[in-house]
Amino acid sequence: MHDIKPSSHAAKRSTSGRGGYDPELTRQNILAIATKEFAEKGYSGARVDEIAAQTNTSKRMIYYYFEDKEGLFVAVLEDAYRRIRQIEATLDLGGLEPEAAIRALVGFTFDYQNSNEDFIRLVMVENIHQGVHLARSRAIQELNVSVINTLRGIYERGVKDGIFRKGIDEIDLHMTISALCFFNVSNRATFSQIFKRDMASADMLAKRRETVIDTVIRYLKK
Amino acid sequence: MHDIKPSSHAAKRSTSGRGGYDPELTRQNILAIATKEFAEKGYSGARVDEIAAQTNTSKRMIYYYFEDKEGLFVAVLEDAYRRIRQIEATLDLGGLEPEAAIRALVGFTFDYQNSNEDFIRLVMVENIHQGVHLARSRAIQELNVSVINTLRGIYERGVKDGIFRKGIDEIDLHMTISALCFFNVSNRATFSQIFKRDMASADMLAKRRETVIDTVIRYLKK
Amino acid sequence: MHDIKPSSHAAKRSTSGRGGYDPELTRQNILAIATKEFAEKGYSGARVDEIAAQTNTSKRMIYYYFEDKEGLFVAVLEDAYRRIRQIEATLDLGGLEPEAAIRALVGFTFDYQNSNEDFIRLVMVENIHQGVHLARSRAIQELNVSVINTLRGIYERGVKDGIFRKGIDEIDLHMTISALCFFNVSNRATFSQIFKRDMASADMLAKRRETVIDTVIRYLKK
Amino acid sequence: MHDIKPSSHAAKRSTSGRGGYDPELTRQNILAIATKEFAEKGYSGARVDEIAAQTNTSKRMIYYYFEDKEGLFVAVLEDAYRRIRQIEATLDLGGLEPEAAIRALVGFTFDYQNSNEDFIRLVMVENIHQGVHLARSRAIQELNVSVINTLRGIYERGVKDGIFRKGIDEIDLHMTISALCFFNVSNRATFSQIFKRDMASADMLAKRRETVIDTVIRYLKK
DNA sequence: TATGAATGAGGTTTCATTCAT
DNA sequence: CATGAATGAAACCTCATTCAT
Repeated sequence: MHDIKPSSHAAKRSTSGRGGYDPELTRQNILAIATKEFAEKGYSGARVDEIAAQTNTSKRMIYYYFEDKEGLFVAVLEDAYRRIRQIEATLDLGGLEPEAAIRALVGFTFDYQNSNEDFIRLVMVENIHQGVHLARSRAIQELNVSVINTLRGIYERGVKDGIFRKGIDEIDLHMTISALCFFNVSNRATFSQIFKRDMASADMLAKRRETVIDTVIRYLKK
Repeated sequence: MHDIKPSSHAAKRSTSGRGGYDPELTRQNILAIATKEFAEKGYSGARVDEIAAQTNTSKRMIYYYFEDKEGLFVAVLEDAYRRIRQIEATLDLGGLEPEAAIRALVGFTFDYQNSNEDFIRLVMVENIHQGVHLARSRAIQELNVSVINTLRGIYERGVKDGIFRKGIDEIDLHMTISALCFFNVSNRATFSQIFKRDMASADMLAKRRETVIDTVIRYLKK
Repeated sequence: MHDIKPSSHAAKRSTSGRGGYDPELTRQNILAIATKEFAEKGYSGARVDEIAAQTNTSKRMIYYYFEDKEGLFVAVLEDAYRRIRQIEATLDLGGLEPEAAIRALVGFTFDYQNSNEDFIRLVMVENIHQGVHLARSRAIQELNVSVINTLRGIYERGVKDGIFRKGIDEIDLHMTISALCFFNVSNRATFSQIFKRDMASADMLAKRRETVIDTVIRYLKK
Repeated sequence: MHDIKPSSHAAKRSTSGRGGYDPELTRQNILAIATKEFAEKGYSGARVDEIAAQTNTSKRMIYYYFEDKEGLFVAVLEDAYRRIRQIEATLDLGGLEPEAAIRALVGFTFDYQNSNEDFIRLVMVENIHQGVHLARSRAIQELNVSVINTLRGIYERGVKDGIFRKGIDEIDLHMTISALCFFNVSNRATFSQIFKRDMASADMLAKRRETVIDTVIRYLKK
């Protein structure tokens, strides 16, 4: 699971022994820094100069590899989506009972999103920009959203077992799960302030995690 | 309910006798345009020049009334929060049975958020900026979040009536409602693209509205 | 005739007595410098920074008045064409015999082009760019090319008087005149080098002027 | 006559035995592409990167063969001048009567310039740059301008035959011919737009060709 | 109160050129 | 000979903000 941190590759050296060029390394290094900056400051707020300054390379290389700021942002988005899709694809909940499987799946989603704030924030940023970069990215359009299949498999087993209600749409269900997990990270700043409650504390997180799982289960069960 | 559109007052002249300028009108006009711009392009993406150009007045006035871009954004946020708090405060669900009251409350929340995309987007923008402007605004800090009291009233009646479970925290409940309603608007762009499903269509909205209400009710009931 | 030098306005102060703002003055000042730079170095070779540096104002103002480098170039072109068209329009050759009138017109054209190298060079630059800026300029498209009417008037008188041949097209004639006058300035650098003859010397200019006039007259006469 | 197109050799392999690289071929390939780019966009407007991209080889080779951008441009100019001088040298008009010879020579010049727009444009570009590259090129300085001798020969025959006037300078005559032919290509873009007449149409070209020849003949004849 | 003009700092991007392999 | 990666300087342009009237 060490693959999911954006900076994971940047630290390693490639196979070429010496300290010379390594395009992939350079690319990854830029991407890692850019991910952080775009997530922190939004698309317009992020500065190519600042990204470059934190990089092992120069501003010029950003344009060499990514064409322009927008190209860089698209690459960052692609990278972030690719990572989560990869992880989702490796989730194996086949051995669990339907209810336990849903609990595991929702719990995992909650945890992943909670510990990958950058990803959540990039998605927010992209939504602020009406999804134009996503639309432009062929790579993202082609990513298979395997979690829907996983969800369908579990749900159907649950229905057959007689513990889940019939007639629920998987995408709708996925949306409920996403909404509950996403909001906890995305709206942390405003919600915490307005309700004077630190939503990022371990205590609150644990409680909220239970509520989310519970909410989904109650929605599914007869 | 036409009061909630930010631009509602901007076109009319105020009651001030002289044919001259009306400061409050000017302020409202600027706010209305700025709301649209910040909601559409984010804080950094919005341009003071563009806001001024769409205004009935000049750029100088923006600085005169709001000090700087940040001051303008804070005012926009305050205005947006004030509007929703005002509306929430007028909600009178006392005459309804607890379940019906929750259904009405959730339905209202869903509808309000759905038809006030600008508000949702401003909240997203503020979260991208870690809530710093909210923190700076005394006005927002002092706004009473009456919906929590409303919610508590209904919930307690429901518990007393024996139809709702005990032990549920109102803020946690409010968060569930918010999350489910908010996501539908905030993540529309990316979700629609990834799942090839137009989340803004009347059909989808009606279905989703039902799911959201249903989810909350099932979470509450014994 | 002091109006034709691009810098002629820049030196004077406008009517507003004090040293304050004068947009038209600023515009003219920028245009004058830009004319010189574009004429000297071509479109791509000219530097906005260098133009700004020679100006009484700043680079920012160039963008304020002319939008971008291209807008500045279009304005420069428009200005240059407007000047020559204005002068052509004031030419009054009605009192002269047809042959004398043609001699005066060609002589004037030769002299004007020779002493307005900037204009010639701007036209060269625009031709290198396939005339795209000209095409974009509504102002230039609408300039009336009065010289054609002047030419027609003289030519028709000459035909009636029996000294000019019939069947000559005025635009074709104008083209001959232009070509002969233009080349002398436009190709001075390469021609002088290749033929080891200084085409800008007073002696050469006088001789060439005679040749050009003579060539046109011989072409026209029976 | 297919030799005059700059790209004619570029596609073929040279005679050098091995299957490997052919320096002369590479050079020619680069020159052909560079000619097109410089002619199309001017010196500053042309991009070394774009030239390299269209080449069969890489950017490094441009620097290897031509030192820098300026060296490349000088080589392009030299190549273009060498081609036209070569062709002029092969013109054999000895068998023709003086007037016919002049007609042939002017017609040829008109046609050559018309179908070698790249050459015309390179000369324009060089003139915009005040001929500095030409001055730097020893090769061009040493090229013999045989057309002057050709012209002198014909002219003197014409004078002896009593059909041409005395006292005409060959270089001046050459300049008239050049001006009339050159302008038709060099100023096509602006002239066509201003006079709403397509100077590149077959019809216009034919008429203009006649005018040019006629103009020169009338200038020469008694 | 209102406005068009002005500004400096800094933003994104491009360019000719060179390096490492 | 050949190439993809790298670079620093400088190009064009934009932004929030202030000034002069």
